[in-house]
Amino acid sequence: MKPGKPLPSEELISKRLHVSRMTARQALKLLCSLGVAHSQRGKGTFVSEIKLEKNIREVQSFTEEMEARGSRPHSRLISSEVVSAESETGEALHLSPEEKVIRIRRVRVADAVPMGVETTCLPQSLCPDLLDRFDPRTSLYRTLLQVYGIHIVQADEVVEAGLAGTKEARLLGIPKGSPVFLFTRTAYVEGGKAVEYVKSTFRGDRYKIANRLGGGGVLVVSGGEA
Amino acid sequence: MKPGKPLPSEELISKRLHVSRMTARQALKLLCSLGVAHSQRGKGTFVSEIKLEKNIREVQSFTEEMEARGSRPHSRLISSEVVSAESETGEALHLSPEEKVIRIRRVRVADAVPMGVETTCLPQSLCPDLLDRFDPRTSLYRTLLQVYGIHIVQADEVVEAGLAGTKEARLLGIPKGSPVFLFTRTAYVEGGKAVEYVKSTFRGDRYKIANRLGGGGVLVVSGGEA
DNA sequence: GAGTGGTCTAGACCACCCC
DNA sequence: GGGTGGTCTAGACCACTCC
Repeated sequence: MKPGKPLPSEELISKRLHVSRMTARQALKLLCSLGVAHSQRGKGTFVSEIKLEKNIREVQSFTEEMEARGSRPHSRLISSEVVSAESETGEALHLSPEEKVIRIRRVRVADAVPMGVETTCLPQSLCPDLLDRFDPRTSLYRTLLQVYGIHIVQADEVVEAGLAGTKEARLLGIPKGSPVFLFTRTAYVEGGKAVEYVKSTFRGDRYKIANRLGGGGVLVVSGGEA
Repeated sequence: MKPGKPLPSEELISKRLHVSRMTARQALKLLCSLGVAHSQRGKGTFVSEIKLEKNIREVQSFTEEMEARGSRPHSRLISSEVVSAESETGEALHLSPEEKVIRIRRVRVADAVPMGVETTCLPQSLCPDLLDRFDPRTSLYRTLLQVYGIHIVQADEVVEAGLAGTKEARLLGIPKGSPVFLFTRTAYVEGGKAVEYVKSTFRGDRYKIANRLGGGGVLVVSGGEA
């Protein structure tokens, strides 16, 4: 099937495969959602010229992201502790003033190259014994899922451009004043409860952001998470 | 309707509103796709705690983006000309070597503050008389749509962190060596044909990127673009 | 077992595109 | 007018959750 060529019509698929038209239709819409086809009312459904290698818009942990890029991720622990939430963190996670958070600072490494410095905060009430059960060199998101059943499905992220300070420069092995990305991320579970607040600094010389905007069927309706 | 509360079931909606269950279902899925609700098999559909103010993942022109943020955008023309495509541009737009491109360089301004420098390239064959019909102080995307019927629905974007060079610093009124974002964007029409290749430099001190990752119903099926 | 969402059926009418 | 996708109907069975 070549780009630009029409796919079989909904009518034809339903006859040929002995399924109802709604079912054939759903299959075609799935293709549209994956970005490999697009529909035009009154004309047909056609193979698109570009395709998604990967849904870049999914929430990914550093570990998943690096594995997807073909790198071997790991982390070096700087510190892990239970502390009172700073106001910024408490606000992001909707905590009352007396609630504690687990704070983990790590250097994120891909293929033995330090890529960024990251500070993660989670409400202690959510995962009280996390520090005993989590190997900070591995994936936090995997541990949250496997040990606590916490499934992060959404995140809001703000990215700023900045310069490496003395401390970051030393940890990352780059000159002070090098360009860096500053990330601030709040992550949510299904239903919208905020469970993680992260601030991180990533090297501008070894790290890029790839975004796909629009495309596919943008508005949704089926096949989503339960 | 408060966050966490269940919405009426598909069954109930279909009875109460005298519509079929498929229709009620579609309405609920639309809410899920907008991020204001989420469904759980066997349990129900619930109001989510966070909502999308705006679908950040849509393709937006600078003009649309700034208007969405409540700023007044405009642009100052640096140059506009028809030139042979450089190899990088030709590759991104899939042009044969002899094809020409229209190249427009502009300073992008929001509320009288220069925000970035942008170089846009489009195939001349697509919009031959663009330079006569386009006021470079206004929105290029709007002109493409209104004059040529070109509707940009998707874009791939790579973001890097860098430092302002001498030329950018002067145009943007910032010190040389200030942190900046470097954007490289390829934009597509429905069906995947590349129609625009843009490189731009935006101020790190006045510009931030906001991303929403995951969320809503991620996989699609209805309500998409025709 | 009762209630929920996920999927499917076999029809129907409409709006749109192209001839 | 004939073909296409967009929407809708009035049922059905299944998988899952909760009691």
